[in-house]
Amino acid sequence: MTQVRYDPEIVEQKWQARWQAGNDFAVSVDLDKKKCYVLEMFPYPSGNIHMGHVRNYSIGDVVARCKRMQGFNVLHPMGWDAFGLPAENAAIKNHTHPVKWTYANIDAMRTQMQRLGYSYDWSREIATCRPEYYRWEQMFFLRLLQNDLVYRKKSPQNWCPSCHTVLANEQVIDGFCWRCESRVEQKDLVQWFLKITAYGDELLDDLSLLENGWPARVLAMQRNWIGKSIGATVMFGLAEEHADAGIDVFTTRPDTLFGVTFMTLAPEHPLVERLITGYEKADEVRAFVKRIRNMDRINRQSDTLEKEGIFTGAYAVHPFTGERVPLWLGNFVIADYGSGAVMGVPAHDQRDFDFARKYNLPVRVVICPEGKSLEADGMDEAFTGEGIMVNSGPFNGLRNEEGKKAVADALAAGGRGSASTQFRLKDWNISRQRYWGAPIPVVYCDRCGVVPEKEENLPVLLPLDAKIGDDGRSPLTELSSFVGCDCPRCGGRARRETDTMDTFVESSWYFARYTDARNASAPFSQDALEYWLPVDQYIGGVEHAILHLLYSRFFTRVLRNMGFFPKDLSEPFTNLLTQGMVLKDGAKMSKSKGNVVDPTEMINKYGADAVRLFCLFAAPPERDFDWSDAGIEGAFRFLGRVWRLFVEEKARFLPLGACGAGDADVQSEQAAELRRKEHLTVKKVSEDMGGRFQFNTAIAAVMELVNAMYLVRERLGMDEADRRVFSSAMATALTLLSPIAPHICEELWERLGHSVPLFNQPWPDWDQSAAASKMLTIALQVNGKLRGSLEIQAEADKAALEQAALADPAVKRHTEHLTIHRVIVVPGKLVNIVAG
RNA sequence: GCCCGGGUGGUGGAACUGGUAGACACAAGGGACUUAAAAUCCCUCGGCGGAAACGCUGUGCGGGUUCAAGUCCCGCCUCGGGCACCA
Repeated sequence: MTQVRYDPEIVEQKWQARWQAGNDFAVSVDLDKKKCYVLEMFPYPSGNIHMGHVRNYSIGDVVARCKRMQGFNVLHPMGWDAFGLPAENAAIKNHTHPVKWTYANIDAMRTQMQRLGYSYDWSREIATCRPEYYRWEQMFFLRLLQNDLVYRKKSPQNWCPSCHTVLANEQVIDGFCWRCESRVEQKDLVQWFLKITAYGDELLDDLSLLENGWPARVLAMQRNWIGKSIGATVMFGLAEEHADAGIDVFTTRPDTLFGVTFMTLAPEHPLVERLITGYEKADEVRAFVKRIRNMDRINRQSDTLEKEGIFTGAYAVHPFTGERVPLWLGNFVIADYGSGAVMGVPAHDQRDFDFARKYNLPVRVVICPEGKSLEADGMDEAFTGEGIMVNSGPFNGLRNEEGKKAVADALAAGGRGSASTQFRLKDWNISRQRYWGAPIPVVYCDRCGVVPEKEENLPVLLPLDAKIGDDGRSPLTELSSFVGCDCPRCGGRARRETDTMDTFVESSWYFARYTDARNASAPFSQDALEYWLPVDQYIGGVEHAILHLLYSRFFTRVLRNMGFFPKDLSEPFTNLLTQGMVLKDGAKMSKSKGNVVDPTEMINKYGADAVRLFCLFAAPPERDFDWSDAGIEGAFRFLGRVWRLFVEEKARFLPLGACGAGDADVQSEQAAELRRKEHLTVKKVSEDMGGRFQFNTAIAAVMELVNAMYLVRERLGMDEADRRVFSSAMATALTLLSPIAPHICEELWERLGHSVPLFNQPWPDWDQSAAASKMLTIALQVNGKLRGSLEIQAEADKAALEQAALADPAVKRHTEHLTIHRVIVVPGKLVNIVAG
């Protein structure tokens, strides 16, 4: 205990051991206390924490510690998103088993995390690869099936040839796999889908509930991704020999329906073969279809791709005019958006205009700008603005915006369509052709077909005796002890589904499991959910802005509607903070670039407190920041400064010294100034940490307080009143800094004679009058330019300020030859003299 | 093309609802202590001019509103991110 120099290793080990032994951050439901659920996105157990983790969890820990001191019952858990591909890849590479690799990594990472002193309730730790966890997920799957929210469908899917599995749309980035960056191919497969589109409207509309709690850009990204378009579906009949069939078309411009001069179908459209049968150029059309279908997604969707089309020889019938409309195929029409067919209105859509010019199709104007006429022949681009409807039969003369509704209504009345909405969002493919995941609990029976497993038979265990081959293919398909099973319906022999679930299913509900993590008879108890949910503050990287956050919002609604979640719960995460990346030399840290900064190395050198401090001080949390070795040195130096001040000034400290204990009537000006600084600092840090999450400025404020203490300590007396002020400032500095650098603060707190730990101390209050200064510095301006300043009593009124300002020599000098027109006095701030 | 963010010293970044631009740090330079180094402490630090007092100028660019603009309005430039032949 006579340690004089600041040695973080000794201090940090001591306090970490105490927190662990005392289980100090374990919480339980306490209806008398207000709760606060602080959550950081759980990590994939790769085996090593990186600076991004450190930043993420340090932010969360400051919030959790702060809320705890503010009297909240704080749930702050940690766990492992433990299923997924890297475990399989590592297993292949190192000739081990994913289960061994994963659990070893979890142990290693937990140890690393504990060295950072995070205040987690480790008794709630979860790992999604444990049967105790995924059995509930399998149960949810069965319930979703009962509720018609899961279905099986064969369709072209995104296939990653290197991961040997399909990917959800959200996992394809610019045509490449989100994990391994291989080029994604299309492959026809039968897969399981969750009907997220059934919640499209709700997921979109409820974003308004998050407007105050989520970053605008995340909301915008979700809005974009859901991609709602409002318009109408028009049912076109077909002409002549195809009259028994019809083609639906979605359009956002029903007001231009009379301007349709052709129609374009996707080459994949199911009617194509029927339409061209008997057409003399059918073979040319088939060749076109084949050529387009063979193009990969990237070329097909590139914006430089030339628009191409071919006539099918068939015609549709216009629902109002009865005119024949030629049916074309187009390489730009997307098969799985809308109905895979587009009506061509060249006069009012630029792409259709280009297409019509290229293939010599007629252009018909049906909207005119108000007060003008428009001739198809003279146009060199489409007119897409607002105007008055013409050449549109009964709708002539309507404003086109009114026409949208009028046409949709008329379509509906005639049974030829209706107003409708389209989403860009597609249903979520959750099947993965991989081993290391939660088995999908269904079986295939020759007699009964697709049969869900019985709930009492859950979990369907992922067999741990599977041998992982070198080719990366799932060993489950070859494992007869897994595949072979009894049909839950007829009892006969059946085959088990060998696909596993997308790991994003696990992370869609993990936040709820933490509320009751050891429950063996249910996924969670209602009491725990009612008390803890929703998550009050969620913190994680912006890379999950769409994937994980959208899926979790979807799951929350589904689980609520199925009766698992509280009835009034819609949004799982009330507030979201998306932290920026930690860069090195301006680039993302990566092994291949060799610019990785290892947190463990930094902790060894400077201690966890300095690492945490620097991560929070370097930039506001949502911004990217560049790791700087000089910066961490600076953080470490500051902690050393704090240490020295407290060790050296211990004698000045009064045993009863507490935050805000300084007397209001202290005699010395230095003491009064320090007391003011103390209260101002509490105000600033409380606002910055509690509301705005500007930890960088909160830290700056504490630094200022510490600097002020260094400045006055020589000049301060040892009389009781002065000592009380200094003691109070010491207590306040430690308290305010403790969420950020908890170890050193606890240690100094104890050395000052406290027996109660600091982490449970109440957050200090500030006193408005104590923070106020007796003298103020008032800026003096002439015509808005700063010309001097004025020291004056705080209570001086406007007249006094004006008088003092006009008497100021600098002001006099600048107004010498001018006439004073006006004097603007902003009490407490400035006086501006308008002269000319 | 549409939708979100940004642009402030050598660097990271401050500046709450318009009110003294550059807090707090880092780096740099100078000094003190030391046999020396480390550590620590003190001073300087947007640009131009000046010995100084002080003056001019300055928050991507151009306008505007205002007594007063980094902050508000209009028009641009530029960087980052999301969506995109979406019908």
